[in-house]
Amino acid sequence: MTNRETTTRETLTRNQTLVFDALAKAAGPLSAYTILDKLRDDGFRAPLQVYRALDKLVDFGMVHRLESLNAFVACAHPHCGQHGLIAFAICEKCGHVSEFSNDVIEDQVRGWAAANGFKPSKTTVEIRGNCAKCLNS
Amino acid sequence: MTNRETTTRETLTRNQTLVFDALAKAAGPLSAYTILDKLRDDGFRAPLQVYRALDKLVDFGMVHRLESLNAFVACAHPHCGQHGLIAFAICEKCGHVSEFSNDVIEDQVRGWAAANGFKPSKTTVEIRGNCAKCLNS
DNA sequence: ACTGATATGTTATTAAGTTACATCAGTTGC
DNA sequence: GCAACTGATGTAACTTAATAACATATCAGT
Repeated sequence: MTNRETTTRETLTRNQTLVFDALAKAAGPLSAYTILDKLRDDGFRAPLQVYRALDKLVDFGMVHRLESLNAFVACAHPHCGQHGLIAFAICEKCGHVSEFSNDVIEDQVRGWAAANGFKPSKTTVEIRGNCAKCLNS
Repeated sequence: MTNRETTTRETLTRNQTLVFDALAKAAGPLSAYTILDKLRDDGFRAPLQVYRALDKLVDFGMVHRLESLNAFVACAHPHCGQHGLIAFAICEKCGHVSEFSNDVIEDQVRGWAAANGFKPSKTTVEIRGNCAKCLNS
């Protein structure tokens, strides 16, 4: 239903590693340009270096793209294998992103698709709002 | 759960009408810049004219923004009053967008939010894939 | 060493969205 | 009528996001 791993991941290239590490150690999602800035010292000069690495990482399922933010996060799941549809809850105050998967939503999407002859390739579910921590402060 | 109408709509301004009509008569979603081009003859010169109108129209619930496309569509529902969460199925071949609402998904989102102390303000559900028509051709 | 596939580097360009500032039109209060 | 306020508009400049085009490098397999 959601994105499948189309490429076999063996080893990350240098650039992919740098981009992934930048995302992994960040508190929240980063835009491609923010990543670029963080990696200037590692020799990154142009957006394309970041976008190319991101494309692969998303393909591998190690990174998710947040459509409503034009930004990217490292996948929260340690070994990031197969999971179904993933939903994101994005705090508009602190920027924190919670990732969860939900089979019921996935079934509903599949159901609508089946009923309408639609063949889904990727499903985006993003909830914008305020997280518990920010609401209590 | 999803976006609420925060502004009371009475009459559309000239620019809002122009932008809405452009969207309403389009077959699929349009980007802000595409709208701008269509409205050059009506005196539009700058992106901001489009964005300002779009902001209001989205506020009124007459237009939806497709996050995964950076584009906008006129709402499919005639009187576009209250509906709950709206999902979009977007054909990547022909660009056609189907809009549907789904209470089960809305409940799931609400449920997760309640369990996690998250207060949602807007929920995005976008399914990318291929529509029935395109699959049979 | 030669070939093909993948990864990289670099420049320039297109697309998307915002900031800042000036103006204009309608309304409300006096 | 006129000041004061509010919302809509126009315009230029700018930032941010993403891609196109082209050159080069790296490496596996033969």
